[in-house]
Amino acid sequence: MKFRIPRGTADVLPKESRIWDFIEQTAKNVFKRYNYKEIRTPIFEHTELFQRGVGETTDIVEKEMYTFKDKGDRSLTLRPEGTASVVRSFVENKLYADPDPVKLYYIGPMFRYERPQSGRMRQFTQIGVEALGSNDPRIDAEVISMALRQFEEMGLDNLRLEINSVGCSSCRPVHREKLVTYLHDVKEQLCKDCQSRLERNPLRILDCKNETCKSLTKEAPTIEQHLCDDCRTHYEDLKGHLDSMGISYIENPRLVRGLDYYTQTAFEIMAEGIGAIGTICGGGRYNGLVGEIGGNDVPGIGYAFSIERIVLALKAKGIDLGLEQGLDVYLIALGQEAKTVATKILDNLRKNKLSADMDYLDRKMKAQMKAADRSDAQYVIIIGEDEIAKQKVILRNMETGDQKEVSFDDLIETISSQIIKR
RNA sequence: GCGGCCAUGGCGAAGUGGUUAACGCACCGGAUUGUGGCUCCGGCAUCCGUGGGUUCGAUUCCCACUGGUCGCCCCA
Repeated sequence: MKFRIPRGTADVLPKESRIWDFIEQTAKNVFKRYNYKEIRTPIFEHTELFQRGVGETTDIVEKEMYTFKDKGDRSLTLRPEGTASVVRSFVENKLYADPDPVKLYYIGPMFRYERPQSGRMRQFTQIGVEALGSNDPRIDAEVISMALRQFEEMGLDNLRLEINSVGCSSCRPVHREKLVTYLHDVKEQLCKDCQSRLERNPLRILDCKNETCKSLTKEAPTIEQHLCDDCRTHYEDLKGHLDSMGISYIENPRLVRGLDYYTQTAFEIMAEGIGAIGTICGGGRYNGLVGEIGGNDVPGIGYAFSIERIVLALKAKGIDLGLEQGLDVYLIALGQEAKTVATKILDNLRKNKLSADMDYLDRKMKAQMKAADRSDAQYVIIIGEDEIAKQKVILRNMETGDQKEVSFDDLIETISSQIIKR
């Protein structure tokens, strides 16, 4: 055993890939109903895109990016998230010329250099959406409801939706400054992490789990108190739309998203079974990002969830996707001549839309029967010397054990009419 | 970047400072000639993550490294 998988990555083996496919298909099905279209962007981008888009002071940019130089001395980075790339593409391809809003989704791997743990990998797969061009709170509500609908249809319940408004470029700085001033006096009592947060991302201090920090921030200025009229109205409208759709949510005034580009609406969806993490989906509005990346002042909102975490949540629920679908036919050939004939028959079965396989290991009949049984085939076709002489095969129903002779010419029609499609 | 726990065959899992490292599952072969699922029999780790050290002797003791896992930070 010489080679091992790199740290923080995982192979999705056939058994598991069924669940992945189920998740992807379910998500795509919902996207279609909501009129979101797929976009595929490169897995790497110019490093500067993420520095600008995600934010210089975020953990992602400061210490988690897979950055490398190519042979042309360009600094490139494996994408750590999807939004910056989509916005880049939106601007570069002038998608703003399309009727607003532009509604996009993507599915693909993301990369962050972190210590792996349950629900956190260095390469992980995100399914995400971006709706660009509208600042209407109704689209915030649409996006949130779409996420919940996807998880519901995947079989997840007991989900917890938390929402908040983090303000905009006019009201957030005011709050931020008051908060920093307030906390500066008690800086020495804050935990080590929060002391550094005070400089980098003071809003996060409000979300600290440390008991001392919690009590110190109890009376601290909240974002909610400082929202400007626009942001307040936007937030109230969003809640109204969620209410009218019957979506229950928890207002969490301390909910802060880690990436710099978020404005106004922020939300998270939590589920059981994701280790210590809990969050399966995070999202929010980013009205300044398109401008930051070189486009016009286009508002946007989006979210992303990771397939890995959905798989964990599904497993925690004991989701059963049912048995793997078995083969229609397994072919057993005995002897050289029969094998040649069987190869042709096998091809013909497949050509006629039947799933079929045969032995390639020169195994004896008993072993081939065993293989047929394991493949959960509905029928077995047996061809040996006798059958070739008669230009017939034996067709055996594996469920009942009944078997009969069928001529080569009638084989496809006979099987096709008897197969139970499943 | 920091901390806890762990590291035996394809998988799960016993075990001991000293000749042949349990067992279960899976897999392969057999139980008379070309027929599965049950049963029975047989096979399947010259080796116990890697490298050092202690020792007459280590898979069992110590150290380092690597990896896994869980948690912190942060996040999907």
